[in-house]
Order: sequence, then C-alpha cells, then structure tokens
Amino acid sequence: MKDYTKAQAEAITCLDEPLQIIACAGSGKTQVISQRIARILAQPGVQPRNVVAFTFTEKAAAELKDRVLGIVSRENGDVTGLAEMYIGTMHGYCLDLLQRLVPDTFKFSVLSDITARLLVDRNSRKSGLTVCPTSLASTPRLKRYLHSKLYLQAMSVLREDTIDESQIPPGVVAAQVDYLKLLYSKASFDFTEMINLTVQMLEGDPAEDEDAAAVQAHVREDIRYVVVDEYQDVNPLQEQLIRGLVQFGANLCVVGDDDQTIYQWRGSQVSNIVTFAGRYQGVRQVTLADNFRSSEGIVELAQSVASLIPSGERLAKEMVSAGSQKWERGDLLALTFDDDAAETAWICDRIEQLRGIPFQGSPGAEPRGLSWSDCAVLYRSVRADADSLVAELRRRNIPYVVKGLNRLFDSPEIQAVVGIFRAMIGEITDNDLRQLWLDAGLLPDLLRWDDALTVLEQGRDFDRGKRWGIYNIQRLYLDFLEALELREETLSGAPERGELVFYQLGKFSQVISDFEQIYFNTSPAEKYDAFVKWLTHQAPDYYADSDADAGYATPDAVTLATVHQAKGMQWPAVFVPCLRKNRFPSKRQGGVGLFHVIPETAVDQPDRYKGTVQDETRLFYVAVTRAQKYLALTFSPGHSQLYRNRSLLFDHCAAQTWVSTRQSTKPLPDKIEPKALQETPQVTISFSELKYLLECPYSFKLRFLYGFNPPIHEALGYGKGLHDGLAEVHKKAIAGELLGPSDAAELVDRHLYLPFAYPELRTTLRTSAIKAVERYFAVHGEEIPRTLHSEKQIQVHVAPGVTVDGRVDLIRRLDTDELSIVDFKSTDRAQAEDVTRDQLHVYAVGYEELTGENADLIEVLNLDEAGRNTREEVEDSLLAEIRDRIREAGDSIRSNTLPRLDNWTHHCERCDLVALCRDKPNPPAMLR
DNA sequence: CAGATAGACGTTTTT
DNA sequence: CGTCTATCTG
Repeated sequence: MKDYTKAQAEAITCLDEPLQIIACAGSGKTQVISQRIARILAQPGVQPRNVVAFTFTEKAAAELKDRVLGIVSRENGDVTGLAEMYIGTMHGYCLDLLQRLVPDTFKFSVLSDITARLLVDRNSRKSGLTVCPTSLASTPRLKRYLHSKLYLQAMSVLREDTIDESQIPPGVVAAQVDYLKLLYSKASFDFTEMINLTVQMLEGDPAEDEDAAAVQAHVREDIRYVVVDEYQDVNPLQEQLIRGLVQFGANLCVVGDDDQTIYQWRGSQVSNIVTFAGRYQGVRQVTLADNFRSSEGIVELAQSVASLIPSGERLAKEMVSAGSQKWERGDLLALTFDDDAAETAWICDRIEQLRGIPFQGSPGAEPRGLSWSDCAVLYRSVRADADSLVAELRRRNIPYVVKGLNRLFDSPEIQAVVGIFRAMIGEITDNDLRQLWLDAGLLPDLLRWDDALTVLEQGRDFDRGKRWGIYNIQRLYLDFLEALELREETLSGAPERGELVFYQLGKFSQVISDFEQIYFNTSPAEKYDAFVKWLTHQAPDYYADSDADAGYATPDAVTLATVHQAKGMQWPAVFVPCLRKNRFPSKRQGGVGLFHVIPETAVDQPDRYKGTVQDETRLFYVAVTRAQKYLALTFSPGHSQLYRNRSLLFDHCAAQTWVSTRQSTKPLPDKIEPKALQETPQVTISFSELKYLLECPYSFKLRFLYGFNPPIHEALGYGKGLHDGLAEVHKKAIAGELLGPSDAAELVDRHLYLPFAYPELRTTLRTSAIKAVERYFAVHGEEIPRTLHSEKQIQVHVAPGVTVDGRVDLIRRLDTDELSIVDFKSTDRAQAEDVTRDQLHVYAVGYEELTGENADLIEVLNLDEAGRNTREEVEDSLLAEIRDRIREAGDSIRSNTLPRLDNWTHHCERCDLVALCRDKPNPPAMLR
C-alpha cells in the first residue's frame, strides 16, 4: 500500500460504504480500481461472480481485466474462477444477463446503427418512420432514407432519458409502439433495448413475471459489488440499471471526473455525478487530485480551463501535478499563423524536431528518444480540418494514422466494386465497368475479365429458380472476385497495397452482409435495384465514420484524432490546431433535429442535446490533459468567413503565464535514438475465432481483420435454435424442473428463428428440429438431471494480454462419476461448426481455470439423426500443448503474421473463402 | 450606433 | 432549420 497516495489508499480500502471516486485526469484511476477489486476478491466469502464492473468501451474493459488479473495472480497466485467476474460494458452485461435468464431472448441478435437504419428504411411504415408526426411546418412527416437517423435518435432518447410522457404527441407514442413491435418481431435488439429490457426486468413485479423473478433472484443472490467507471458519461436509463443492480444492498462504487463529460449530446448527464452524494445514503467521497501524467505547466493550464466552467456545474477540486514531468519554459506554446499552410508546416517541423529528443515516461526511468507515435494531433473535427495536415505529412513521408475516419466509398477500388452491381442492373455498360476496374488498378490479369463477366451474366438471370435465396449478393461478389483470381500479392503497386485493398474489399463484404441481413427476402430484381440505390445514395453516409482500425498491430506513426477519440489516452507531445472561433467551441447546429420530434419541454435539461459552451470547454480540458510534456495550441484563419477569428479558448490559454506565444530560438537538447513505446495490445478472441486461427491463420485474417463474410444461408439459425432449446432444458434441470418429449414443440417454437428461410424450408426445419429434440430426450433423457452447467461462460488467460473466451454447451457428471465437457453438434450447413479435439481441449483448459477442477472426458453429442457421437479422455499432454499454441496464436495476431497454410489441405477444401487465397490444385492427370 | 436583414454554413460517436 | 456574421438602414 505504500506506493499509493493517501487518497488512493482510502479509495482502495473503502469497501463497505457507497463510494464516489472523483478521479482527475492522469490520477492513476485504473490502477486504483483494479487494486480495489483485488481487495474485494481477497475478502473471505467473496466470489468473483459477486463483482460487476462497468467500463465505457470494450477496450477499457480489456485493460481493466488485465490489470485485475495481474494483481490477483501476483498477490494470490491463483486466478481460479475469475472468468465469472463481469468486467465490460453495460450493453454487454445486459445482453448476457438476458440471454442467460430470459429464454424468449435467446434467439435475439443485436442490430448495429447501420442495420437498424436499414430495417427502419425498409419497413418505413411499419417502423413508424413515415407516420411519426413532427412539429415542422415544411416537412410534416419524416422521409424515408432522409430521416431514419433522426428517427432512431428520437426512439433512443424516448427510452434513455427522463421524459415527461404527457407532453409527447400521441402520434409519436404510436410510432414508438410500432418501432418496438417491429424490433421484437424481428427478434432484434437495438443498443438501447438491451438495457431497457433489463431495466424492466429489474423493476418488474416478480409475482407477475417469471422472467423478472429470475433476473431479480440472480441479482439478489449474486451481486454484491458494483463498480462503474466513467460515471460522468452515464445516461438516465443506465443510471436506472445501476440502481436496479444495487437495489438489494450491493455496494456501489462510481468513478469519474465531471470535468471530462464529453458525451452529453448522446444523453449522458453530468448531474448524475454532481448530485451522486445527495442521491445515495452515506456516500464517502474521495478525490484523486494528483496528476501523475503531466508537467506542472500543463496541469495549471488545464486547471485554468476548468475554472471557466461555472462552479455550480462542477465538483470543486484542485488538480495538482505530482511532478512526473518537468515543466520547462517553451514546452507549452500558443501560436498564430497567417494561413493554414504555415500552421501545417510548423506542426510537421515541430514533430520532426521533437523526434529523438530524450524523454522519461516517469522520474528515474531510462530516457528514450521520442518517436512518431509519441505525437498526437487532436482536432475538434478531423473531417473538417485535418485534410491539409494529412497532405503535408504524406508529402514529408511522416507516418500517420487517422483514427475513425475511413471514407470507404471515396476510394477508386470501392467505386469499382460498386460498379459490379451498377453494371448488373444496367446502369453502366460492361465496358464502363472494365474501365473502372482498370482505373482502380485491380486487374492484374486482363485475360480473366471474360470469366468475371460470365459471373455477372449469370447473376443477371433472374429466371434461374423460384427461391429468392439463390440470388445472393455476397455469393455473386465472392464469385466475381474468384473469377478474377484476385490475390493480395498479385495486386500492382507497393507490397502494402495488397493489404490495403483487401481491407477495403473485406469491408465491402461487410457492407453487403449488413444490407442483405435486412433485404434477404426481397424479390431479386427489386433487391439488386434497392442495393444499388442504397450504395449510391445512403451507404457512403452510413459508413462515413465507421471503424477503420485494421487489427491489433500498432504502427509507429503520428496519431490524428478527434478529442473524443483521445479520451483516456496520453502522449508526450500533443498538438491542438485550428483553434478557431465557431469551430472550437463549436457553433451550435441547425437542421431538422431531435426537438422537431420530441417537444423540448418534455426532456430534462434539453440543452445537453444541443451542446453548450461549457460542454466545449470540458472537451478542450480533455484535449489539454492528454499531453505529458509538450503541448502546442495553434491557430490560423480558416477559409470561410465563419472560421476567420481566434477561438476564445486559444486566447484564454495564450494569456496564461505557463504558455509561450513564440517558439524559443534556444536549441533543443541533443537527440538520441528514437524509440517508440511499444504497448502490447490486449487481444481477446472468441473460441470460434480461435478455431479459424488454429486451422489457418490466413482464413482468420480474411474473416476477422479484413471482414470478409461468407454468404447468408437460408437455413441460418437452425443450429442456434437447437442449441438454445437444449440450453433451456438443461438450465431448467439445474433449477430442478425436468422437461420431456412433450415439450419439444414448444421449445422449438420458442427458440427456432429462421429469418432467411422460405416457407417450405421453414416447415421442414421446424419438423426436423422437433424430432431432434425428441430424439435427445429419448437418448439422453436420463442424463439430463446430471447437468452441472449449461452454456457456461469460460475464459482462458494464456499469457498477459491474451484472453480467449466462449461458452461450453454443457458440463455434466456421468453415471461413472466422471466429469464431462459436452459440445452439441448439428448439421447446420450454413455454419458447419466442426468441433475438433483441439477445440474441446481448449474448453477443458478453460474449465480448469474456472473451477480449478479437471475434466475427465470430452464428448460431442450429435443432434442429427445419422450423426455419430464421440467420447474420449482429456489428454494432459495435449492440454499443455494447446496452451502453447494459443499463446503463439496471440503473438501472431499482435505482430500481424497470419500466413497461408503451406499447401492445400482438408481445411482449404471446406473453406468458403478459399477463392481469395489460392487456386484449387489440379486433379491428378488420370482423373482429368 | 442600435436594430433589421441577407447570406453563409453545417461537430462529436460507443454500444 | 438555427446560428452567426456582415452589411445595410434610420
């Protein structure tokens, strides 16, 4: 405990009172939370499953998990059972909770922003979109495509915020009812509904609703400690969730910094954190004021920025520098330039100057030379302002990464791909298409073009068969690429180009999946027509700010990001350019907005959704506190009238004594060898991903790094439905309730969801599913009471930062008293889950980590009529070997060495993406 | 010099 | 559609 400050130690040891930790920037918050969780776990009688910790992002969760694991294994030497502690996002928690305890939701899947929009657009009336009234005189109704985003925002706000329902127009209420009806009829959650339904379960009457009773019983029995990180960004619905989880007396600890609230436009409410102590009884407040990240100059500057926020809207606190960095005159700069070009040039000059300057991460550490990745340029808007810097960095050959902006549809490669479908419906000629592909540099082998055209020709023929499912867009796309024999290596240009192009092609495969998931059951001609229209008019906008990070490897490059994306990060040198009036603080937005659907007065603190000067000040505070030592704030007049003047934030900073307004002419210290700080990224993969990785690293790369998806199969959902049905059987058995063959039809009807099947297939599959369940009861009925666990969540920690997680179908005690790990297998041709011995041994490793107990047997139970079951002993030698192989697999992801198999194997035979990898070997001459 | 009016312009994003 | 700026008007 002596490495901690007094405040930190107080936070760590306070386990029994409601605790509010106010953590200033760089105060070692994550370390404190992890240490506190380790303390909780060390108490006698506390099990890992008694602890729930929420983070804002998956990334933050991975980091926290790894820290806790590190501390626990160091201090206790044993991490058994830790997989049962939940550390993750609230969304993930709610989804998991529902799909464990509420059988009706087992079959539900989650819509992304994009697929939710597609669903609303396609069902414009049924979703309520076009019937939802607005207060606009000129646009009395919302329009398809144009307003689906706004409509979804309103649908979220209505559920997430504190709303005065009496003020909501009846038409809007009716629209919302329609929307939810559609969502549930499609067995889908949007991001809000996972939390909303969980809250309903937590607040429902257990006497009336058996699902609510099950959820509440679980919470009452298991949850004893709840920790909420980034508490300042919690919205009212999430606050309700937290209250529901602690309603039976669990301890609550919230951690946050009100000065860093930057998501109020998404509904988060600063007042949650500001009034926390007044809303819960006997709250202990601890302020972590020591900043271990930045120099005194930066801390003082940040303090002066925070003081611009009116005192009634923030918690009083005084951040102090712990002296981890030394402030020197000239580290902090506020500079003005005549134009954009001069500003950009200076930033590049400065980055080049700083490269190789000795830097110590903490006092006493070995100095290293700063490198590219130690510099970050943070914008209010990357989209609006970053172009000129990108051009200059490229001109100077300085490596850089622009976060979160990919502009997928701008690239000639994607335009060429879009051309395939435009040509298909006759919007452009085949010659135009060829020209597009030539211009994009995607035709290494012109001879193959005719084969590709044949694929197109066949695709155009809508009289091939009656079933709409055979007119599969994804299939056509992959066939087209296959006909061209397009390979990563054979593309012209620099070697990295192949990787870049494949990344784009893979993203496009994801675009097709998104579309086809919603439009699968549309007549072929209409479907292709709608696809092209969507690709030209909507998709570029939908995907404009979609995720662009390619894998886990971190390049040594300058980071360009928005301030929002920089949250939680730090760099030795930070640049904040384009500090222009109306940009930062940003001018308020016009346009058709939320309050044209929902009356402003019905919402508590409606200003959140509009953006205030205080919000912008908090955002700027976040930007400043990212810097460890060097911080440059710059301004040059923008091109348009609106952005000609200096930002008031810039002027405020320039007036601070710690800041220089002219760069010093004194020479910088002597340079040493630049050495990038290599952070080992956290790698978390699922069992199914691991399966691909162990079989063929390149197949893993194509699927999970590039994003290629296999075509949708009409029977998709069959295997899942069977699994879910049996899961309910076994879960009920654990609770003491035994189902039998007469329940088979009801089970299948509850769990089998076949969104892509045509009517005839649906009937066939339903019948065979019922038979399979009946057969299961007939063959295994007597063993059902021997269930120990069903759908058991397990995790394997192989090496620091490498986690594999997944679920084991069934764990049971045989009549021989042996412990058996069981995997169900069904012939679901869409997702032929081939369970290998390797994979089952991974389960055995996971089970051992979870319970400390060794499994004796691994079994595969085939649910098919003709299928064979297998049963074999767990092999200890294989267990050790599998650990090594997973560790290697983790390393290969991090270093991005994911090569093809050396030669054609049986894995290639069954791989549905093999066309993107290699040719089929020629059959032996005799067979030709 | 206050007030009216025309014209320019349009952010951030996890789950 | 709303906000900010420049310019015009009395």
